[in-house]
Amino acid sequence: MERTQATAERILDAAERLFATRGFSATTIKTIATESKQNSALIYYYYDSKATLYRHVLERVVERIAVEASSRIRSDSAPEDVVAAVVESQVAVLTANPHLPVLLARELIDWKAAHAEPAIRSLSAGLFERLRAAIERGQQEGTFSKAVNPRFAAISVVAQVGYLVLASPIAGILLGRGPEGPTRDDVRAFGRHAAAFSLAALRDDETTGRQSTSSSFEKATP
Amino acid sequence: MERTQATAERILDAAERLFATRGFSATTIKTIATESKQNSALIYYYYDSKATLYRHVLERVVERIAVEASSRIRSDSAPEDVVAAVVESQVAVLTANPHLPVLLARELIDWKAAHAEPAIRSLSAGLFERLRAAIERGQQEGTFSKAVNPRFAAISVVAQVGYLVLASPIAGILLGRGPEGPTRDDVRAFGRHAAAFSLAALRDDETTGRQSTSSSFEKATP
DNA sequence: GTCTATAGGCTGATAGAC
DNA sequence: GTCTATCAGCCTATAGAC
Repeated sequence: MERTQATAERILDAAERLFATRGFSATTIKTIATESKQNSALIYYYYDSKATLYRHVLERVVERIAVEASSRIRSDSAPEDVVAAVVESQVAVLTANPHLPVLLARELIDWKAAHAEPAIRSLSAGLFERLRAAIERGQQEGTFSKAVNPRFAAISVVAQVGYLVLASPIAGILLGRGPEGPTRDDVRAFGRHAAAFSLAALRDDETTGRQSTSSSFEKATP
Repeated sequence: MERTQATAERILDAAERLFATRGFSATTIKTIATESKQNSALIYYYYDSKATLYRHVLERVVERIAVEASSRIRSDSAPEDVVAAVVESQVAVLTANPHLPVLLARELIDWKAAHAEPAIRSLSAGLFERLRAAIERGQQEGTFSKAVNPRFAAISVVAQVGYLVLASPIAGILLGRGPEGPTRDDVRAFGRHAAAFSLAALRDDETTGRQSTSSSFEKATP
């Protein structure tokens, strides 16, 4: 039982690595067998089909995220701290497992998150709604500007680190690292920036009206 | 000649659509033939191989972006207007062709932008550098806060709309639209938000020091 | 639980008639 | 330029020995 558990997981590990780097269609059962040092027919003993195996890989990944992420945010903290904690947890989760963002990105693109949708919905209900609620609370308390749409603002907050890892070849080039993408330290440094950037955008300046500042842009799009 | 040009482009159109929706490996030559209403052997008359066809698809897409995007930004405008114009052009280009972002995302993930890298570098040198330069100019002129890293800030600016379309199933769920992603109007509305959000973050507040505001976050990560 | 062997189908690509 | 016919190879999945 110990042995077979280990075999099943060795298959899962190899499959995760390969699905992430090559994608579902380009990954073959034989390659997974070779990489995991198991017989290719054995994969069908543990998993019904290639699609089933993929689903198991994805479930394990999503579970990993959910556990990691939701434990980090305390909703009763000050709104500013919630925003910072969300960004910080993004950085922590995404740097902890390098091919996690790629796997998720592929799932989004290949299947429109069909396999992960319930998980994403629950993550959304948990993490994202807490972030949105914190922003709304900040607006009521007067620390955050009321000019921003809380839902949009929450997306802007998570988008920054999200984009850096999703579009990592682009981000790498923009940062002068080349198409291999940003280093882990880059991601961490950018995470600190993103938290500060978001808070600066959210903060209420009593001096100037928020709307009038982007006047020329709004003129351009009537 | 007119006729053959049209045939070649009909193939290219179908290939673009299919590579975007299914990915490179999952798209077969026969499917492209069926969708473009051409004989499958004819594809090899116009293109050496499946890989060559893909390269042509990508080249056409990237060229479309480059032309569209670079014409919109005037570097001599006020820094605030450059930031707004960059976001606006992102929205315009990405909404004009719906499967363009998916195709680019796949290229990023599948090949680490290997086919498009020169094009991305030139876009980077053009668009992104102009954005970064504008932010630096704003800092010198005193309208933008000097506390932010201009390169990071430029990424934060383009990341918002970029994430919305790259992770559109997630964004759709977060906006309550479901995994089909945000509507075109959502993207436009979010674009206006993203410009305002970015400018609010960049703007210099003489009243408060930018660094001290995210104090609790910096305490958490020494 | 692990292996060998192989079925059955689909794929990218080519040869050659018209 | 467009078509039919076809090949050689690889793919997922299964049957069945051990």
